[in-house]
Amino acid sequence: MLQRLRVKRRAFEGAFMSSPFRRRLELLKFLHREDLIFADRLTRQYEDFDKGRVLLQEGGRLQRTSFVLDGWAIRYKTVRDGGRQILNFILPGDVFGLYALLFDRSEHAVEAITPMTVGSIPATQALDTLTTTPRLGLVLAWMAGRDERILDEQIVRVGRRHGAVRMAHLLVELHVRLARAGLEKELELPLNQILLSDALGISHVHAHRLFRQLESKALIERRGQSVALIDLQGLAELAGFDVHYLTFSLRPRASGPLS
Amino acid sequence: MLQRLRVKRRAFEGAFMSSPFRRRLELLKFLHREDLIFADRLTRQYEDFDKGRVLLQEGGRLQRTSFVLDGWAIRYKTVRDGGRQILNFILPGDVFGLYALLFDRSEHAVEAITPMTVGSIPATQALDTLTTTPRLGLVLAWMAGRDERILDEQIVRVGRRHGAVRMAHLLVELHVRLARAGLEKELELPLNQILLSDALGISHVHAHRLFRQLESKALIERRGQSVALIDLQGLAELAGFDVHYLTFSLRPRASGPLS
DNA sequence: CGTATATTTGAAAGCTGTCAACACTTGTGG
DNA sequence: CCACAAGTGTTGACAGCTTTCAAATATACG
Repeated sequence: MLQRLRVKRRAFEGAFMSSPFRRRLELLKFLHREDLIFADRLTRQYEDFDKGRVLLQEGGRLQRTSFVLDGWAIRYKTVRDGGRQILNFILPGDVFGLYALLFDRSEHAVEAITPMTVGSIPATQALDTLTTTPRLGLVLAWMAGRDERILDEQIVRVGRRHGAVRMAHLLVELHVRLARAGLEKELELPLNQILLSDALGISHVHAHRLFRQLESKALIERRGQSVALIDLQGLAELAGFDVHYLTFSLRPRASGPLS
Repeated sequence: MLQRLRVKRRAFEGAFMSSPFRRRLELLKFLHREDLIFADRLTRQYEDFDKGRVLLQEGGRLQRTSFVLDGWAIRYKTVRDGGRQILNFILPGDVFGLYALLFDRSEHAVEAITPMTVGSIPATQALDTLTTTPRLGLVLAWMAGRDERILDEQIVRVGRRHGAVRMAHLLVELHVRLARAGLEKELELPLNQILLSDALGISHVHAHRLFRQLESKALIERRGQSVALIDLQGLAELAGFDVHYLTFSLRPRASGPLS
């Protein structure tokens, strides 16, 4: 799998315009040409990270805002007894460290769970960006709002959904988010059972049992260290998935005063 | 209790300067005099709501940004089988509907759980506010970031904390948040067992049992439809509460470019 | 004062966690 | 290329936390 990611990465270098981040920006439509050029400049200088690399530590200084060009990361907090709770997954096209603008230190950690390519800018420069290219600032704000909706749904998932439904719901969400970044063909998610258990708030033994349930219904399949989504429709039905919270819904008038 | 709230409310009218919202703003320190005057103007026109009133419906139009002068509300989502998951509590001094600037519709509902007094402005006007009084805009962004941290902690609470610890952790958080709004003397929280169960992702029967556990350790006490915090220190220890995620930590340099 | 809502209890069922041991895979170094 | 170590996956048994069900009591609200 590592090899496959490398190939993808090279593709971006050749045709940068189609990176997941750029793709996400374009989907929002109301950005002007100069905004996109500016955004490209921000992400032109990127850095590679190995799988397992901790990009940000709990309590660590928060100095940069980052844009994921390729690869997955997790945002998590650890608890007293040693376990950890994954708060959210960071996917290609996502931004993290947005609040570096405002907060001095991070309350959560970020760790790469695949090889990653990420671009970043210093927090101070990000602040300038917001004032000089307000449309782009609006996009960042939109992404922050979207993140909050995803967190809301994670609370519902962990608080009110049980068993296989809880797992299925997460898998569908991740697929929809990938699709939004132009990766709709990506049906193999780099998730092992430990990651799933940390994200769903269950033990790894139980994660294995739920995993088996979905597998026995021919909804998913295990492939090495990742999960293949076999029957998306079936997963979505089982999970009672309502895509609405992930749907593009930028307020029509919002672009008015700024464009 | 309703009566007590009425009295408090009158006090605000007489000495508006000390409303929880104003208090919160002052704590952030770097606002200038004109910012505070502007903020007061925003909240000068307020509206009262009865307990149980739904201020915002799931899927409803999102048109205003609101400032809570007094009273409590819950932000929640309902799930297929009829239950609901409380995502967060909205306390005196809090803002909600911030993303009305960006999103057309709400994915969550907001309901008053005590009589409330809230001021609000149209989303379009809020956008103007951000551009004309950038320091105030920064404060709103800071509040959004703080909300996200609270959501993160709610995920950890529901996902990785169990039994009485889970309940104690929420109670301590709410008290700390009230204290930040200048209500440190408020040791009686308007929470019944159903609200607690909806917030903690457990059944109301089990909420009752946990409740009893805390009560038997002389940590809390039941008073009518509310919970009295008897031993804050004990609750915090039991919960392993780390106040850090709620602590004021505005980046020192952030005010630079804008002041 | 009567109805609706909330609290309280006990019992039974079931989901989920823990423990412990073993198999398998992956990564590392010789 | 092999050997070893570390991490991950797999299983079964068992305990225990939580839910569900049902019914009685208490409290709140109009």
